Amino acid sequence: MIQPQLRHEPHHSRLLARLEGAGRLSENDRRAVASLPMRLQDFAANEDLVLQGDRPTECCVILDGVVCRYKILGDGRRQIMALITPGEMPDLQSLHLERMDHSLAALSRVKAAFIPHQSLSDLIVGSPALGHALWRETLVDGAVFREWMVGMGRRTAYARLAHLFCELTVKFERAQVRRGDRYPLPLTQSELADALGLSVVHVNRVLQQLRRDGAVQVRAGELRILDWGKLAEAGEFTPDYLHLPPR
Amino acid sequence: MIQPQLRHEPHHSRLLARLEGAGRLSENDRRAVASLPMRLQDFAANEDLVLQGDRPTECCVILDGVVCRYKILGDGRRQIMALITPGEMPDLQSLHLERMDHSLAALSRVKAAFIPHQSLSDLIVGSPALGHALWRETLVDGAVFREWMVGMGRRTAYARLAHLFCELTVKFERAQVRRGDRYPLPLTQSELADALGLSVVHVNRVLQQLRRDGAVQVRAGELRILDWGKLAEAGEFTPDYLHLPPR
DNA sequence: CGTCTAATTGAAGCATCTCAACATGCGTGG
DNA sequence: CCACGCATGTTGAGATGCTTCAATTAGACG
Repeated sequence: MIQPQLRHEPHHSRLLARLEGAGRLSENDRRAVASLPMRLQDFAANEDLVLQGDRPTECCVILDGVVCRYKILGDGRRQIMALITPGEMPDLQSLHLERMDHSLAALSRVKAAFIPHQSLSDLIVGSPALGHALWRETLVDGAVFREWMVGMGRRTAYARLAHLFCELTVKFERAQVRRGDRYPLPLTQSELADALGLSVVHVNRVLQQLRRDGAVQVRAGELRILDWGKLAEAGEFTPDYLHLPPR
Repeated sequence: MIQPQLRHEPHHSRLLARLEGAGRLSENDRRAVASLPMRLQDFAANEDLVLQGDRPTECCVILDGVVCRYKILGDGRRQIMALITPGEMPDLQSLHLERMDHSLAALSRVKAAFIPHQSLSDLIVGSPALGHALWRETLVDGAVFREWMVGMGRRTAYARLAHLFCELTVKFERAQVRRGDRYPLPLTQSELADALGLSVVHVNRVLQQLRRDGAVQVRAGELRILDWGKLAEAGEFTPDYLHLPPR
């Protein structure tokens, strides 16, 4: 299994590692991914990568940083619908859905690689295994949406927050993003509120509760899990919906 | 455009009509769909089509009736995450996601056609256009999840109910399900509550408000839209997220 | 050191929930 | 055809989770 991957650009291997989670790829498949044309672009925090209404001709891979998927309501309020970690392709759907029905924004500094739709289409037609892997990525996105719906419809603020921290931890682990025993948490309380369908004030109070209960330590853009068991139980977290690779 | 479609079974043409919404199909594509093996099965109201944890080897097309997608929480409460109308394939995702992370249940009497995974995979490998159409279906599902998230996170009960009725109307129109100026509404108030993340009692009261406002008439399994404009405005409904075929 | 954003606190209000009772309609068996 | 049973719908009353508004504090940064 030792591949001479050094010839791959690091951004190609980010994507490759992700896609290999979905099933075995042939040497041809790997070569095809490694030779995908990628346009690199950096974004500052709060900058939009893609806007609602756009008709993208490329899809992006997040290489570094955290991105959110969001919609703005008529009165200006916002709902964040997903948090996206390195390795993910948040607008892969634009390959088959002409027009964006929501926007993508950087929550931290973000490094992204853009791949032309045409190249991806060619890839998919040429390799059922890669078609499967990419399609699967969009399906896992859907599974996460469903889990968030359950949270917003039926869970208390406390449980939702706990659940989100569990999910983030798992995603960061998968993306191999960690600083010692801490994870980056590039979200203000206001952004957490938008992601959970709550008000800032309430997020603040519930966060304090979680701290008091010794479950997490949240400060200055960092998240530290103190009691995973407590968190997972409070949030009724089970990772099945993330459809993780067996590893 | 007049095709000799009479040779198709009616259930095949249900699926075909749906897939043609995503883009032009060749005569070969149509033939391939029409010759898909389908196992017909009927379900009574409240019967499950697929259960969380299952590892399906077939996907179903809903031919008649309404189905819901749901999860059960630890304490027995339920969250309904989607309502599915004829022509849709609610477990198409099982083609790429081994294990069901939620269940599907019939809300009314339901007629469904089951297609083996293998046949669908062959179809996709053989025709990029059909691959596109099917993938697209799963992406639209995702778009609807996102819209529901916005509702549960940021909209009042009144708006959510209005929005749901708008969505249902559009989906029924697309599936050509209508009785005069009424639509079937095979949902109890308790099921509406589970779909909107509310309590039964509150749904009951808000429903009365919608009636008093002359927006809808809801009774005995029937929905009648009295004031579409009022409904759409109350629910901030814009159908873009449904990614309807142009026409 | 002033400025700006993010975090925190208090207090009051309201949307929604829970509990509990009662009404209505409907299918079924006698 | 009636009587019963059960699911569904409706109502009232009280509790609460969460929101809004408004003010204050704490950090980060040039």
